Amino acid sequence: MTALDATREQIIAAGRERFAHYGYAKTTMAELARDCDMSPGNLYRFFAGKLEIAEEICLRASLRTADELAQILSGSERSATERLHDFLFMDLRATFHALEEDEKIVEMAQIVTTQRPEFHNEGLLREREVLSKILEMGVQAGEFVVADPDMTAEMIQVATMKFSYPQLFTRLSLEKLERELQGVYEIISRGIRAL
Amino acid sequence: MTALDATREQIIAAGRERFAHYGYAKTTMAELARDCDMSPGNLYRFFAGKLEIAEEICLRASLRTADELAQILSGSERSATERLHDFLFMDLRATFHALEEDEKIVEMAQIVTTQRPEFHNEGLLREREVLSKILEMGVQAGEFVVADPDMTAEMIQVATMKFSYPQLFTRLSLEKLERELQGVYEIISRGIRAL
DNA sequence: ATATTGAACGATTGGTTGATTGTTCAAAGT
DNA sequence: ACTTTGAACAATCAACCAATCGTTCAATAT
Repeated sequence: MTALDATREQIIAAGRERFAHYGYAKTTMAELARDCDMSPGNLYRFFAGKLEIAEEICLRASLRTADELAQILSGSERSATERLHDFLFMDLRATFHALEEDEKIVEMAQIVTTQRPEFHNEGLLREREVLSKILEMGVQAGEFVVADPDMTAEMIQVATMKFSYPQLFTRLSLEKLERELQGVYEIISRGIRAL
Repeated sequence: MTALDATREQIIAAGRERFAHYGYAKTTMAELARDCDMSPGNLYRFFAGKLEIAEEICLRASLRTADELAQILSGSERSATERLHDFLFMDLRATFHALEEDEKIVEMAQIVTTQRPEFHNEGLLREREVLSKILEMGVQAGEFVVADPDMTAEMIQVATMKFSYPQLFTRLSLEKLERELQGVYEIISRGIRAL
């Protein structure tokens, strides 16, 4: 079993490298197989297909950023308002830098989300759970007035949608985006603040 | 001069019909010329090209919705908060219905905005001027606390971006969209309300 | 038995050719 | 002179074919 997992890891590593370097479309299963010293057919013992390899890579990236965002919850010295600010800006910077360092990653993400629409929703849900908890913290601390934290978290995601879709902010600099996010954050922040 | 304008109107009318019916790509300049009882070459005395015809059609539609939105400003019995609500929902319904009744219109709009990116920005600017005035009304009436209405209007447009790009809400029903917009509106509304 | 291969198959892509279309402009019409 | 035309030109599109690629599976190796 653990040997099987190790091979999966090897395939994922090869996929990450090639997808990032040459793009999803340009890398062939034969190349991935050669990287792993096996035949193309054998890859299918470890993954259902090419898309599933990309999906696994994207899933791990999504889990990693969700983990990073979840760290915002730890500690007790910072206010929920600060945490909300951190959450929104960390999210923007994460997607922006992913876009900047490897444009090929965006291609892969785009293919996965078009072929498996539920994938992106699951990622949003993972982030929303953190956001919900931030809101709940704020309610408990008397900072926020939010009747339904889960729903409000969803609304905040809708309102900050521009900063989550790389397709929407190509051409815009990080500075401009951060200025816009700051403006939106201030409205949201006041909008849920306890009086 | 007025004869020239009349011919322009005729071409625009023909363009509207064909673009809506068969789509921008599928209608040829030769067809538009035939509709107007002239030769293809003669169209170029009235418009610089095919794209400019579509641009003029889109511009007029944009001006019309801006006018409709501007009507929200008239009268004096309604609060600025209500006007803001109307503004956001009128905008959503306008774009949603345009999408629903003629999917070909979206194709045309998409081509115009990709070929002339500044076009869409100008449309946003026109709407933002109305939004700014609503905010100013609210400030004067003591309903809103907004330091820079123009900037806040821009931020509100960013926060409600999801409801302006048809590409983003295909698959979503008007009911679902209105529920989301209501949630975002409530946050924004509280976010700019005077205490 | 289980793991792996690599040839075979259908789907997709890349590239090329011919036709169509947007645009121009010299000639004809008014 | 000012309009209008329609043939000519270049750019784009559609249809086709060959090649490539993702995937499967009977055969082979371990």
